[in-house]
Amino acid sequence: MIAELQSTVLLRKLELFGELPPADKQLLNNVMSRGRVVRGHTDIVAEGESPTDVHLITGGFACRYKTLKGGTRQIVSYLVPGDFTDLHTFILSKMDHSVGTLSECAVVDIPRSRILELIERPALARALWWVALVDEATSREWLVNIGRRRSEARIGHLFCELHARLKAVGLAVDGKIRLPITQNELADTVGLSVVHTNRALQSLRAAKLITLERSELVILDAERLQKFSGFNANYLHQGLGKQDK
Amino acid sequence: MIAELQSTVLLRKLELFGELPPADKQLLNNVMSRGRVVRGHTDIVAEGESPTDVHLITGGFACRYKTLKGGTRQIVSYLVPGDFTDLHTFILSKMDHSVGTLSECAVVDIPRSRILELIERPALARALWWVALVDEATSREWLVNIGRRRSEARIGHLFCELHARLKAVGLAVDGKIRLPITQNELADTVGLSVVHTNRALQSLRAAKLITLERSELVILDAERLQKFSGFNANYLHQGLGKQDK
DNA sequence: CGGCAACTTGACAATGCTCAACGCGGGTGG
DNA sequence: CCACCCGCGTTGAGCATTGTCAAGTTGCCG
Repeated sequence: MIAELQSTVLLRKLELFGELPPADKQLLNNVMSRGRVVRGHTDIVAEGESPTDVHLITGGFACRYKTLKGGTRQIVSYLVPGDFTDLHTFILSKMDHSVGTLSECAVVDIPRSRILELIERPALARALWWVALVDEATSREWLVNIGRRRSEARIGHLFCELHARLKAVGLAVDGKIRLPITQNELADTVGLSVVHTNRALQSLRAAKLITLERSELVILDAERLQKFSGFNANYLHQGLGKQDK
Repeated sequence: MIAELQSTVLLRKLELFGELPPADKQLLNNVMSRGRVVRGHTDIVAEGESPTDVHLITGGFACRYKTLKGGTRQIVSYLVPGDFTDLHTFILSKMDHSVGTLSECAVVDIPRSRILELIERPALARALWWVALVDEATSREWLVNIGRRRSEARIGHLFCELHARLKAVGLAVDGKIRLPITQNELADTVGLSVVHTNRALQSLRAAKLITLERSELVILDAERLQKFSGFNANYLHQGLGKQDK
């Protein structure tokens, strides 16, 4: 059910930034313990905790979220294979948000000490820094998305982003990705109600921009969807500095 | 017009995280060149550029923003005295957003090389890392704010945050801060139209929660405003690990 | 005094929310 | 094997929030 990509997916992601010396790749491999499987809709780290391990997602979908009184919640980022949940834990002792799974996930727990070993390698340190900065850039783009785009474009934009990110780690084939997410969760992501989310989705389907059934999202016309949603992949800073430099 | 706090304000901010060794403070001072003044509503760095210097705001208000086709824009963060504009420039060559002043600002330009000197000091490196993480946490909180709060609470929340941040660097006295921002800019911050922003402001005034005139914001009842807006300062991770640990 | 930018106001339209009900399908227990 | 239940998706109707347009008003500055 859950892909066993393990360290491959992380390596693949880090090398989006730049190639790593063989010794670093080796180290990366050593650091990866055996993974475990976490059921869907389960917290990996909860707000207020002070996690001791860093968690790496190697399969499935997870998210960062905050719950407000009244029970409403807002998902503030998605974690896909290759993403870390807790890199800030070195500096900020207490989590100011929760991390939970959306689908069933494969998770690797890495003790802080091992991360410190990684950071001692300059190339790895830079790569991990890059990861953190891309996360930040993504969250800025989400702000634009939620603040300034209407419902259909908002959802379309999210789909474009997820496709780009999954493609980067080899998890997308011709516009098709696994998206094991309920409409409720989607609504909490884009800041809309479930009902409205449902209608916006139908509108995207009617426009023949996407297909979404049984957790499989197909982007039927990438170029048109990107234009429609105002999507521009710059903020993901992928691509070896080519389009970036 | 613009306060001449210079390095004081940065030091003050960094020591929110933890005290610095005297040698580090000294180094911090050396790194600060003479500042310059930037007019209001002017870009400091534009999207697409690859800045060579890092810019530190020492007076006034600036912001990060993105413009979408159609001319609408979204402000994604505020920069107040003590904030850096460009720390990511070491890793991400091209800016994926612009940084511009809101009011007249005092800005200190710091060459990359000098920042590298700072980062070699462990205590400073950690403090700067903390700064980056708090920025990220803030942007997550903004996501919650824009995604899940109604207009009045949204604006109220922003006001609470700005007050907390300015107070931390000594720029707030009993609930009063300078807020040299037009309603248009405020609207672009909270993701609302100007007209609606105006009405929400009036509603906050009518509820005797705030006062805002001539760029002076007074929070009349901090506790009530915080409750009303769902504000909880945790995400700012201020306070020497005291309330944080 | 004139001009311009920021702020206000009113009226109306569009977007999005809530409530409530129903269908479908997979999983469970009888 | 069937009946039921429950989560998820879907629909309709009415209401609330927010946006747009257009026209003042205010206050500062030249």
